[in-house]
Amino acid sequence: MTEPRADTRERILDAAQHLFAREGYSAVSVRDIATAASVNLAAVNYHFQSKANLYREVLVRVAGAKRERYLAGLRRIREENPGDLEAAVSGFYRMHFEDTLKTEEGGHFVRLLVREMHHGRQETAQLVAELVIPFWREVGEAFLEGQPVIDPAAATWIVGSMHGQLIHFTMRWLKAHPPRGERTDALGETMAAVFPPLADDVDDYIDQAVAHITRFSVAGIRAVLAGPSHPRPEADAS
Amino acid sequence: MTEPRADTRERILDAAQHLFAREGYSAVSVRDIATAASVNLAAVNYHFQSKANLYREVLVRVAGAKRERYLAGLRRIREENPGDLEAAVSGFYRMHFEDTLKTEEGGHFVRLLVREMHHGRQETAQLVAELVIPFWREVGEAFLEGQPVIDPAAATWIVGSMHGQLIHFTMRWLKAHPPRGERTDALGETMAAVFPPLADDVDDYIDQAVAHITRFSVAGIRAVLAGPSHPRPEADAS
DNA sequence: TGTACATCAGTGAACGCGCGTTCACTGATGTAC
DNA sequence: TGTACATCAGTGAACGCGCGTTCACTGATGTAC
Repeated sequence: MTEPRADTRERILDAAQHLFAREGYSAVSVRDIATAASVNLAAVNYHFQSKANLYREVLVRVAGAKRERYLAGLRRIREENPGDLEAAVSGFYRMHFEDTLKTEEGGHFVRLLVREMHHGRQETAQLVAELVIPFWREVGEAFLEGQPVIDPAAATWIVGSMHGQLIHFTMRWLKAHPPRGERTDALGETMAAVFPPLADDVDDYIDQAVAHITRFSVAGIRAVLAGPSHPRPEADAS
Repeated sequence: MTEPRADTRERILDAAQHLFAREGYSAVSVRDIATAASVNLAAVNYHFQSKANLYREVLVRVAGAKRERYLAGLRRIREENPGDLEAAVSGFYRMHFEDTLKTEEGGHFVRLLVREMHHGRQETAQLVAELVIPFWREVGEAFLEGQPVIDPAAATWIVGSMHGQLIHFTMRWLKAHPPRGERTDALGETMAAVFPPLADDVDDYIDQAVAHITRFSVAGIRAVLAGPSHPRPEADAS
């Protein structure tokens, strides 16, 4: 009424990003988005043509900025501590947690991405793959720089162990501390009930998580690199 | 037409389990379920009163059998190899992978559970929490039996690292090898594109995954247990 | 053994509602001459 | 400077469709007397 024009398109993107990350594509209606953005229903399709296209634009917007920033951060970590495995692991995790747990947009980003990775529809798969693959390739290279690589497949397995822990400890905090305006009682949610976050202050949590993951993973990486090249386990008598 | 009676209720549960695991609660309609089960639309609400209640019954059915079997398996592993960390880790992961990756029902189970953990609605949170909490408590106890525990919080962090890896390597296989009748081209999906499964045969994949996770995690667990009690990292000069 | 009634597992059609999308329209701003 | 037209951002109301759910009904089986 009073506002004449301007940021309608951005407000729709913000609201859509928030709702899609929280509830998933199917559970959110265009009317929900329009209401949350304080925008006329028809304005959503005026700016974005369709709900599916709005979702695509949310993914692109939320991912684009992160992608460059993360890759630059990774390169900086590698340059400052070449060949230092501890520094690479702790620097990488700290960068991710600071970016993801301390801003609302970061939380939306990672929740959208986890949704897409685990339950994504084929239409957006390529989009996400293009975003994520170079990132994890760079992570693998950072971790193995200067290490005695025995089995080339070992890098892929190691990146898997790192990714699994990253998602777990990220979701663990986010499920217990959802972004503003979460409509349900946060304490009742499953992830938070099963795996409480272990710290109340976000900086404490990040410090402890980085310390734990670094100690656990550096030992794990060294053990995998030192071991035999992934033989069959349980070869009868060993 | 020809079939007179009998397994209608079971067929609805089977179809619902399959579809909910694959697409999520909101994306599946009661009509989808009735069609997949070759059952009259109204029969779904006749047997289950509502879609929400059907979903609840799917969770209970799929979870009930697993729960007892997993806990019994864990106890067996502990009894056969008391205090043997390698045996506990590899036995636990092998049991999970055999159960999850080699049967269709197992795949549905874990996909439903991951959905609920990461994006679940509050209504089902307590249900899932009651199922999962005793399981992970038992896992933690199995891993730390006979180990020199320094920090009681370390057990929780270690279980987090184990859980993160478990989910990653489970989803990694399932996204590339979805259960029967998946309607999309499996190779196009995001998780499979970003993290290919590293083996084509399920037994090879399980062997390699168990070998990797065991080597990585046993070293990680020992490092965490041996280290100081989770201090702040980066204490300036170290 | 025969009839009457009750219960059960579905069935076919319809209910109203909320969905994504469309359409004719408005009022403000920009451009041409 | 003034008028005519074009473009743009948004609006309000409606579209048809698919949704979860309901309802009156059917035909088979079980139980009472």
